[in-house]
Amino acid sequence: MQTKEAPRALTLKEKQRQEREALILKVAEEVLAEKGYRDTSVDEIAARVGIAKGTVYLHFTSKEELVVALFERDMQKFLQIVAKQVDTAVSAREKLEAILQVMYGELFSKRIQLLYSMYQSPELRRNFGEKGCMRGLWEELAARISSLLEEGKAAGEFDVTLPTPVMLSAFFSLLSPKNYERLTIESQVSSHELAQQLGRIYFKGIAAN
Amino acid sequence: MQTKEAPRALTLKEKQRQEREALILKVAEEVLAEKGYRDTSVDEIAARVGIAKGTVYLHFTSKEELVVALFERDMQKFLQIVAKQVDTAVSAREKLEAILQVMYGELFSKRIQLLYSMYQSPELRRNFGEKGCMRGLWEELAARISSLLEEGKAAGEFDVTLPTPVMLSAFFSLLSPKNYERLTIESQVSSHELAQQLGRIYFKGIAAN
Amino acid sequence: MQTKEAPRALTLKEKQRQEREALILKVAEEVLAEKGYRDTSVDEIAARVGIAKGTVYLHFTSKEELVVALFERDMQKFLQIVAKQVDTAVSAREKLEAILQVMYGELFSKRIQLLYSMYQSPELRRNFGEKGCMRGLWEELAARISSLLEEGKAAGEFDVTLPTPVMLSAFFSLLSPKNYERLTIESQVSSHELAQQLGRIYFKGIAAN
Amino acid sequence: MQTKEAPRALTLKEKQRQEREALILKVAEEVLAEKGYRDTSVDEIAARVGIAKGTVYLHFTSKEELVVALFERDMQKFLQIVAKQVDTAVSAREKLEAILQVMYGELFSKRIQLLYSMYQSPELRRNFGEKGCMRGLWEELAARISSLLEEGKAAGEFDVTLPTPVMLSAFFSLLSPKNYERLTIESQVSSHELAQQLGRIYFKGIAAN
DNA sequence: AATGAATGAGAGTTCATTCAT
DNA sequence: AATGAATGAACTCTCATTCAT
Repeated sequence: MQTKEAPRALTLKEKQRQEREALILKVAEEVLAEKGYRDTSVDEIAARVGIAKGTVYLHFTSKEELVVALFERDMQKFLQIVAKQVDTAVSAREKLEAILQVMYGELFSKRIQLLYSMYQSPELRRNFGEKGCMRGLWEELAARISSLLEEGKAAGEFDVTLPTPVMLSAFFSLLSPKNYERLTIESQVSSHELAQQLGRIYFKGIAAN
Repeated sequence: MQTKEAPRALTLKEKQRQEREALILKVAEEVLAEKGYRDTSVDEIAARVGIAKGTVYLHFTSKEELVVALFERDMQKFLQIVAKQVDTAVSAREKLEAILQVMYGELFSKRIQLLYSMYQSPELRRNFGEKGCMRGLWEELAARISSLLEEGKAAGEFDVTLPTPVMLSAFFSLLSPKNYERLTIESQVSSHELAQQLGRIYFKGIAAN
Repeated sequence: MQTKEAPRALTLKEKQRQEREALILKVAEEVLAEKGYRDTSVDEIAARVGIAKGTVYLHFTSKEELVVALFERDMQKFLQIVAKQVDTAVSAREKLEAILQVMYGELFSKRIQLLYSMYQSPELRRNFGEKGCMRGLWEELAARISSLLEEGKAAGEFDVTLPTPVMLSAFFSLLSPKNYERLTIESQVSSHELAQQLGRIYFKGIAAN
Repeated sequence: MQTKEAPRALTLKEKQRQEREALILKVAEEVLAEKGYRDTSVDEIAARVGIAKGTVYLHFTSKEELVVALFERDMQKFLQIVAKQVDTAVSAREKLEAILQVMYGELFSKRIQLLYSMYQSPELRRNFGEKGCMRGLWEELAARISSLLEEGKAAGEFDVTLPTPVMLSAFFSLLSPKNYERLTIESQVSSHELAQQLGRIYFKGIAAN
């Protein structure tokens, strides 16, 4: 019995720890989306979570590490979703369209925006850009999308005369929800509809023939 | 005599003043492109221009205002180019393609990138966002591109079932050179070629039929 | 029965408690010697002992008190050794030489260094300086050495024209192992030899005639 | 005329700058002597000087650099004094006695104390101990005193059977005013007298024969 | 009794902005 | 007009101490 309790206690504390860590990440995500890396202070994150500044440092050794952890968490989740789609038995185009729908989905829209801006941010790139795992994860994503694009080319779906890297960049750009933020807010287009229309442009644009 | 000289002297001084202001803006543009808004210090701008920090404040009342002025200057230039194209006697698509070539041209590529990121920057948006002239200029640009798109629709070039705002956003996103920075650096695709290929995707994507 | 057991249990617990306290002091001594007062964190002491930070506070109400306790413990031990020498039936000089050998002995060298630097430390002096028992113990030590010096003067061994306080300070300074740390490390002089040579200088320096 | 004024203006500003820098160093010296490295805050130094915290950083890039600059300044001054004595046409012992008098002089007493404690401080040693110029200056001093000691040995003044490094360390220890601070305060021995008496002990201790 | 997560005051440092020269 | 020394608020990060478990 006791042997069971010990692990349980550990699990409980560990659980609480992870919950708090997740909460910090969630709040950090919000503040970062609002203010950007440099204008986000650890103090504000802590205040919004309702904890002391020092507590944040029990979970992340620095502000930088916190942001990288966030990037990793979000990117991992996104990679999983992409991986799931890749294994589906549908056409490349349909896979990409499904990914696109996720990117514009309620939950992911902001997250992808943030991922994108974090990866683009000169401040972050300068600090750990090259070596860190951020780069690794990003390249993994690029590789997966690229292979879908080439799968589509091989299947005669996509225009083989367009270089895959260009198609890839266009995919990210065209579909990066950040750019459409104002559109969904002002024109009150639903993000679902928006995703469909942008997909139409993109897939028609890269279609074979 | 003096009455004549005074204006001349003023004009001379005024000229020098404007030249210096232009120089500050030019340098600021470089540093901003390299480091982003928050990591660009007034000190560094002044040092690169070769003047004292205080002198910058004789031209711009704050760092923010300096950046806004830069935004305005660049946007004005870009608007002029767009306006020139609008008055050309070619099809809407050809006008947009010409604008696209400018955007990706040697001189403008970085500038547009910066315009775009300045306009997106949460720091700047929060402070100036709603009221400022940044918004006004951006909307003017949007209006001009929109009318070209609608001209194209009217002429049967573009797909009338796509909402113009979506087409507009796609135009900016797809064509925002920032997203392709790495592509041109790593893959050594020339930006001219890149502009052509992205244009192919976009215009095929929005074409009628 | 229980009345007997209770004291035993208490004694046992008390024993464990004291052992732990001794261990904390021992580890604190090491870390303090390495890093100095301010750069020694309670965290590190606890970690090296293998207990939780909070546990340290069950034994000592503050970091300061811990260091004072350490000072007292070490000083008590040193006083005992001095007392033992004082009761010996040899000349004052021989007593002082014996004390000196202890000070430079393997075990005491670092301890005396630490005692010395703790007593000198502005941080600790400011907080405890005047009232605390640190002062009392130090004065007791000074008194014992002083009486040995005067014993030597009375016996015609030492120069009576030198004020005893000056001789005392010289004894501590000259013989404070801290100052020779580098010497023993770099020149690889054994601390035993060093003690002999410094003793030679000192006793010749204060000798009568 | 104008060519003369420009340098003058420069000299004036430079002069003020150096005066302020000297003032900061002077105040820092006081606070450091009172509180030690870690308990001295840049804030307090600034407050005592009557300037803002940031101003300190216009003169010294970090707290560390400030303290090193102080060490260097004091050590340079002391080295100059030592050098002056070395060139005197008197015996080695008289040269060393003169140096000793300086060390215990009104102005230098505290300074030497601080030099000594800065050089001993684990915090400072850990941060820049090995490579920095602190080490270099200290070794220069050691070399100069050492050669005086050997000069004395060669002249038959000092005991040739004592290793010079031991004599050197004894010189610093015995004569390090820090150890006698309390003595001069409590017993109201003048530091001049104290220096003489300690000198007596030391030179008799190391005398030939 | 023991833990270690939480706290928050306080440290060093930066930098946009001001102002006497 | 031009300077750049001075400012001080705001930042990231540390650590002695507390307290619920």
